[in-house]
Order: sequence, then structure tokens, then C-alpha cells
Amino acid sequence: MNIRLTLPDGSVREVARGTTPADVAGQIGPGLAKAAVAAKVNGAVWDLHRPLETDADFAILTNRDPAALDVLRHSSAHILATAVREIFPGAGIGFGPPIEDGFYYDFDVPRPFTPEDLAEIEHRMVAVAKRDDPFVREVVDRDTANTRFSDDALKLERIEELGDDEVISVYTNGPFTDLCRGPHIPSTGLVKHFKLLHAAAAYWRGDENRQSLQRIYGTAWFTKAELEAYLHRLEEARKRDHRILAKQLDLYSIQEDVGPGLVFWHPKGAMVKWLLSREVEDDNLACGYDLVYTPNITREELFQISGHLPLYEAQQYPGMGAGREEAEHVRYRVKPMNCPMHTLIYKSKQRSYRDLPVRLSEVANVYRNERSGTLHGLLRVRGLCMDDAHIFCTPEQAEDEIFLCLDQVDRLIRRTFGFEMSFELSTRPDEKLGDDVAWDETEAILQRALERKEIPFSVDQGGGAFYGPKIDIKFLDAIGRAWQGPTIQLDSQLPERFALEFIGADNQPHRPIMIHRAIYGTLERFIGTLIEHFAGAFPVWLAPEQVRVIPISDAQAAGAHGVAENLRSAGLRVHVDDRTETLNYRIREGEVMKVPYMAVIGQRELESGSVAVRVRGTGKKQEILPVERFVARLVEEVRTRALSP
RNA sequence: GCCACUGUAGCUCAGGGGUAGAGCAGCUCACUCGUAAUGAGCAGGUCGUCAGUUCGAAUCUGACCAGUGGCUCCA
Repeated sequence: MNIRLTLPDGSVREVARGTTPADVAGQIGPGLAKAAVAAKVNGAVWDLHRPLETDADFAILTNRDPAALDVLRHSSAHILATAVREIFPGAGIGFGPPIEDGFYYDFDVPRPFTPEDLAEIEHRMVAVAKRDDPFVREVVDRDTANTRFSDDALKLERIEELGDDEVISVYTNGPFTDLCRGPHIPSTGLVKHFKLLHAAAAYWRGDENRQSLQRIYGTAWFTKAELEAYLHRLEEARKRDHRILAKQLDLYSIQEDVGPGLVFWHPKGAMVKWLLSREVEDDNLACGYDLVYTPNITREELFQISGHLPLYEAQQYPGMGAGREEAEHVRYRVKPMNCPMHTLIYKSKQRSYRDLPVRLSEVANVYRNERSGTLHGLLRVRGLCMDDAHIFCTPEQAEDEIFLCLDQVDRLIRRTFGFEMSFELSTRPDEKLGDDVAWDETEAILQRALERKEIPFSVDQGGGAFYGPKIDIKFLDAIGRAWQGPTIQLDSQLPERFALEFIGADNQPHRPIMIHRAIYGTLERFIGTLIEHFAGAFPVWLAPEQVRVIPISDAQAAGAHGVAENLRSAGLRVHVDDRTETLNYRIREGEVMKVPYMAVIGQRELESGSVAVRVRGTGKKQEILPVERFVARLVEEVRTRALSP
């Protein structure tokens, strides 16, 4: 009996039932057969040696196909497990999936893996791969599966969970058999270019109440060039680490005496933070926002009303005693967010529909008691500064307001920094306030705004905040990493909980809707990402020190200070390095500190009223410019927020 | 919060049961220099904190604190 396969080019090929994708590839051509890694059958990835049973849409996957890379990595994980089992007999095996850029496998072993273990395991993996054992798929019944994995509690638990209608498949390569859905590469020999990266603990099933397993991470690629490019990318990322760069550039510190996750902004980092704050505040004012300032602590009742405390108490700092004159039971909390505060400003007087939208913005510090293990440089902190704003408007106005928020994002993130962005609509979570009707409406508003702005977006089902759906925006940095950026959230719950009202044209009270929105998110995280994005070399407008003026010798020192004064009065941030160090020494330090411009002044420049301009990172290609032209050029670069140098 | 690893001078790091070392940075002196480190000298540390073992602890043990990599979490 024959079956009909529809190939990607639309042609139909008739083959005998039970033919394998490998056979089909061979029929099509020897080149394809050689390059084949897996097949796609009716949209699902299949093993090359799994017999075809029915008519299907059919495609051969080669090493150029991203889906094939997942198969390779999945098989690499099995090879890893094979090697671990050979070196550590009896090691329990958890899960071993492909992940972005690589794979991991979780093991239940008596002691954690050492770096030496990893080297040995990697070595053994090479041997396992070289044996070129085929990956053999078998479908088994539940009893057989239980017998096969009788000595492996983790696998038995997994088998237990499989539904009765699910196919139980196992894959064997040489001595190693694993319960696995597949698919896999035809044989282990295809895994040639891989590297184990590190070992870390991970909970079984990701549940912190369950046992801890030892996870080994690795990466695998089809070609040596791809592997090397990836390792190079890791190295690049390491060199851009904001924690290291920030120390070098003296931007911030975190002091053990004060506590983890609490940032001390040194003068240079503080300058960057101030410039960004000013940037967003200027934009806010231009967009019709008002600035407000609100208290850092509040009676905790406020967060009872808002609904945050019952849900997020663990992440708030504990309550503080009341003031001496007040009753014992009154407790205060440091604020973890600003929304209830802004809500109270809205509520401080009666609002007319003519007043709406009311847009309140505040660059404000808030404190969240993040779990200690999650803290990471500037990217995850406990004391954070948000460029926060809340818009109170009618439900009819909400779509336009969201639209304007998206405009701000476009201006302040994409246009100013050149970041590419991706948008995600997050919908109602399980733990939520409010009924489904309200959620239907608010989700629809966000969706319409995105569609009207013609922004492509993905949907994160259940990813919304407990009080409303949101648009999360990620941006890509210079080396292609995605970062969590702006967030725009719609909220009909807080207006409800605080009983917010406006008087409508009908002279009746109505409930406004509320938009929470942050463009940079937190200044800490945003600056952390900017440091990594620019590798510490900020654009001129954002550089804490924009120009370093360097007289060649003492004879030009006074002249250098004169030039610096000139630059300074044009609003530029200037420093004169007239130390009695060699010119080379001072130039080097300017480069290391990533100052965008150095203006070197020798006798020739002094006499001609010019400077020798050295642009950061461009080495010896200096340019001699009259001082006025140099000033004009910098002022223009600052004004236009030029990205280079 | 959990698991593992790490903590020595301002920074990067070596050392290691008999009371501490390098390079850079800092200070002093000399050099006054044409685009990425001039030379010499000086100074600098309760070896994360607190206990324990020991004649003796920076070194061994434990607890705690902090950092790192993950897990988990992220209004």
C-alpha cells in the first residue's frame, strides 16, 4: 500500500507505507540524504528512521533549519547523559531538553559536579559521539516502561504522569536508554561541535519544595564556525558585563554595610541617571503630563485597599511602628510602587470629565524586598527608581492614551537609542481581581491601540498583572540580547478599590480607568542595559564626561583651561587633565574611561586657536578644528542625541 | 528563599597551621613630553564577620554576611 507525501514545493511523491524519511531523502537525492537531520511530517518533527504511516505534508530538515538545531541539541543532551552515566553509574536522570543556544540535563547524583568533572564528561561525550551509535526509537507499553526505568525514581514519576492515551516512546543510543518524546538525530556521530558550559543546581520539576538536582548546561551547533561564533558572543557579553564596566568607569557601587540591592550612584553614574530622568520628564511635560512628588512611606492600610499587600506581602518590606503619638496598631510601609499615591492625588478633589485625562508622573524611588538569590548588579535591585506615571481617563479615552504611551516608547527607546523592540500583550492571570467582563474590555483596548499603531505583537496568555492586562516591551541590544523594557498596564481595579470618580456631562458620577506606564522601567535596570549595550561607551549626550582637554605640556595648561571654559559655557561637561603625566599616559586613561572626545592642545593649537580632536576609539585619526567649530559640533551632537561616537 | 562555588591592599590576583606578596592605582621626587602605560622611591591589609579546634588560625571546622552561577520569583 502506498501513501502520498506532499513536498514543500507542492509536488506529491508516492511511496510505500513504512518508508522512512531517510529513504525518501535518498530517493530525492544523495546530497539531501547526506544533509538530512530530521523530517517534518504534518508540522511535527520526526526521526529520519521513523516509518511513515499515512499521507502527509512532508519536508526534510537539514542543518540549515532552526528546528533541526533543536533536534541536534536534544540529542546532545542524551549524549551528555550517556557520558554522565558511564562515569557516574547509577546517576538518576531528570529532564534534558534543548534550550535557546544549547541544552541541559538534570542529574540526581550524590555530590555536585566539579569543573574537573565537566572536563571529563565533555571528553567522554566526544567518545560517545564518535561511536556513532544510532538513536533507536521504540514504542513501549506502560509496564515495559516501568520495568525499563525501575531503578530511576525520576523517570518512574514521569511515566506515572503520562496519560493513558499518550504514546510512551523510549530512545536508545548505545548503552543509554531514555524515556523521551524525541525526535532525535539519526546517530550520535552528528554531534561534533559542542561544549559544556557550567553546572548549577536546579529543582526537580522546578519546584522549590522538591529535591535539588545537578544541572549541566552545554551548547551544540552544526558547524565549528557557529560554535566558535557563539563562544565569541559569550565572551563579548562577558566583556560588556555592566558590573565590571561600571566599576572601571566608577558609575555606582553596592555596599555590603548598607545592604544588597541598594545602589550608590557615584558622580558619573548619577549624571547618567539624572540625564535620563530629565529626558523622560521633559518628554512627559511635552506630552501633557504633570509632575508630582509623593511620600516614600505610608500607613499600610493604603496597600490593603489597593490589594497589593495581601498578594505581595513577601516582596514588601515589613511594617514599621507608628509614630509616638499614634495608636499602636497603625503601621507604616515603605512603598513598593507609586500607584496608590497617585490615586490619592486624583482623589484629592472632585474631577470633571473636562479634566480628563489626568496624567501624573513621578521619577520615584520605591523599595521591594526581592529574594536575595535574584539580585544581580543593576538589573535586579531592591531600591529602584521608576519613571512612573499614571493616567486617569474615561474608558473611551483609554485607547488614545495607550496610543500616546506607545508614541513615547517609540521616541525615547527606539529613536533615541536605536533599539529594536518587540511587543507582547499579557492577558489575565489566574490570580486576578475583577470579573471576566472587565478583563475582556481592557484587553480589547490594548489590542486596538497596538493594531492602530500597526505594531506586531505576541500574546502572553495569563501574563498580566493581577489588576489588569499589559503591554510589555522588550528591546534588543547591540549583541542581540532581549531586555525587558517599557510596560503599559491597564487597570480598572484600583479605580474601583479607591472609588475614583469623575462627574460626566450627564452630571452623574462615573468611574475612570487607570493606565500605569513606565518607559525606562527602572532607571537602575535601564542604565545597566545601556552600559552593556554601549559597552560603557555612552553617546555624547549621555556621557558623564563629554570632553577631556589635554595640554601637551605645562606651557599649554592655561590655554587648555581657557578652551575648557569655552566648552563649559556651551553646556558641555569638560575635564582638563593637566597632570604631569606623559601625553600617552593621559590619552590612554581617556580611552579607558571611554570619554567620547579628547581635545589635545599643543603649542601649534594654542597659537592657532584650535584643538587636536581625538574621537573615542578611532586611534590616531585626529582632526585639527578651530575651537568654535569643535564646540558647535558637540552642541549639535548633544542636541540631536547622536549615537556616535 | 534553595543548591553549589567564591571572599587576601582602592582594583586584578598569587600564596597558605609559625602572624602576608605581585602588578596596576595612590603619594614623593626627577622627567615637560605630539596621540593607548617614563623612571626611581615610599606608603598601603584585624586575609568578609563571629565562634570553635590548636602552643599558635589568614590557612582547618561551624555559623552568619556578601558576591557569582543556576533554580524559583519578578505588582
